[in-house]
Amino acid sequence: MADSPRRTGRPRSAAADRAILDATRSALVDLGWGRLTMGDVALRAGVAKTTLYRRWSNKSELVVDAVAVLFDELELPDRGSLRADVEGVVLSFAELLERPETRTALMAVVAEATRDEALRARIRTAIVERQKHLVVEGRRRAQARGELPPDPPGPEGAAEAARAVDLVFDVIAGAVVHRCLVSAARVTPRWARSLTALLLHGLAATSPGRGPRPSGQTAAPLLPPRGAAGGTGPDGGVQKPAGSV
Amino acid sequence: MADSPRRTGRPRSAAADRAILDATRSALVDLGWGRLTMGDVALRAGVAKTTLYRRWSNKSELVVDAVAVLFDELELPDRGSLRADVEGVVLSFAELLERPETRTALMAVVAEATRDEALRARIRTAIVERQKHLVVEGRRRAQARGELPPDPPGPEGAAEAARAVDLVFDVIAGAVVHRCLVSAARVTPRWARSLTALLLHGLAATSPGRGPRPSGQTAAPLLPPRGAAGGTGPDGGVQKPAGSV
DNA sequence: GTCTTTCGCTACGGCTCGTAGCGTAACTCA
DNA sequence: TGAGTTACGCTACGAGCCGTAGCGAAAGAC
Repeated sequence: MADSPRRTGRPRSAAADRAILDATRSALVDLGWGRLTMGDVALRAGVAKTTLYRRWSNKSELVVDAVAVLFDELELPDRGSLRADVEGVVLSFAELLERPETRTALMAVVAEATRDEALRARIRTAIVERQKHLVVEGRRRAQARGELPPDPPGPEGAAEAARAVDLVFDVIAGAVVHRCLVSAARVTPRWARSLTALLLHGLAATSPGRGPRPSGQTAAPLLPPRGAAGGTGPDGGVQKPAGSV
Repeated sequence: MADSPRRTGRPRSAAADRAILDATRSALVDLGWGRLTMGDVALRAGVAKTTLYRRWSNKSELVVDAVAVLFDELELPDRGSLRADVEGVVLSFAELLERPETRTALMAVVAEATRDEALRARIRTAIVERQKHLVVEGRRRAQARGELPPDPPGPEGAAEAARAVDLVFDVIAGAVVHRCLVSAARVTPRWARSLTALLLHGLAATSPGRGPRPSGQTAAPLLPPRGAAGGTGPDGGVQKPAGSV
């Protein structure tokens, strides 16, 4: 883990590292998390069990490292529009989650992490933060194209932009993960289109039937007055102040 | 599980059932999924280990049953507007996920289910489908208020509506779950407001700083073109018609 | 060549799983 | 009331995995 420069003695076998990580992914596919044993991984990797424990102190950490690299294949080529970029990344993320080792491992590790702060931190840095650049990049491009408003100036503007990135990341990744792993349904191109439409245009776009449009009132002004947190919503509705919850 | 009416012999103790499920939730909080053992649950419940195995054949099924009821407390009181309804359900779902037994159990069970079709089905019926009525209800109300367009007529319209419900459910639940359990961040009222704004108005609303609005183009009219489903939208934006859902 | 570290191998105590067998408790039906 | 049936608590067991220790050998650094 720590790349402490070992000066003397027999160096650790890089081949063993690779073999172990490969074996871990393979065992994950065949056995799932619950039935995956360290002994079996060692056997598959052609390595002694003790060698595993010399590198990773437990199953969780081994699996995090084995899986994290899988997410690195996610990319965000410029597809020309925000819409296309979102749709593309949704589809490639879903494709990644279709693969047995990814879905099994991701959920298992996240589950284990609910009780393990160190593991949670490892996931955050090894996977979440590492992939967040996709949102940053897509957002930057959209702003350059004029599809999204520029960030407000000043430090508070930057903080707000960071929050927006976090939000969008959670929404997109969360929707795909939930669809794949909880609802246990496939991410089809049609679904990706729907999700993208929802993200771009809001809920009103999700049932876009050619049905007649009521009147203008649903098309509330796009931007809620942010300043007034507890103010009366601009929705034209009867609701209590949104901040009351 | 099956309520096969047992006619004769000593009946199963309902008190034991309750004690076991309570003990399961309690053990989940203290130990997490990985360290939870059947023996420990039996001990906490004041019950013999064999009694557990007479009712549930393995840990996963026990935990699903122990946790499913927790989600039933989710409700959707009419808060007067779509905005308030969404925000309310996001916050109460998040509150539910803050509780250790819920978060631990949900993820663990979902993780286990990635390798177990039967368990996946159990989760779908015991949790997902059971809670989807929240979306159906909120949507129906919003349509009645004129905040969302009505469903298109005919069977195809119904299918489209069902897809919309599934999508919204995955997006909302997914975002909250991802935020809580993967990103390991708290769901604050502010975050709930931002998510709601995104859902209602689309991405352009996520960085709504009071900064100057460029021109009209980002604040595209909320509602996609009336009549023409596939027509070129008057959105003034760059995107293709939203009606392709 | 010597020193240091890793390697594969074997063995071990400790823990959990899931099952079996026993005698007893609780309830139904005649 | 008594016989039959089922659930109960308890104990014990084989099997499997975990994580560690100790060994001699291999592989580089100096």
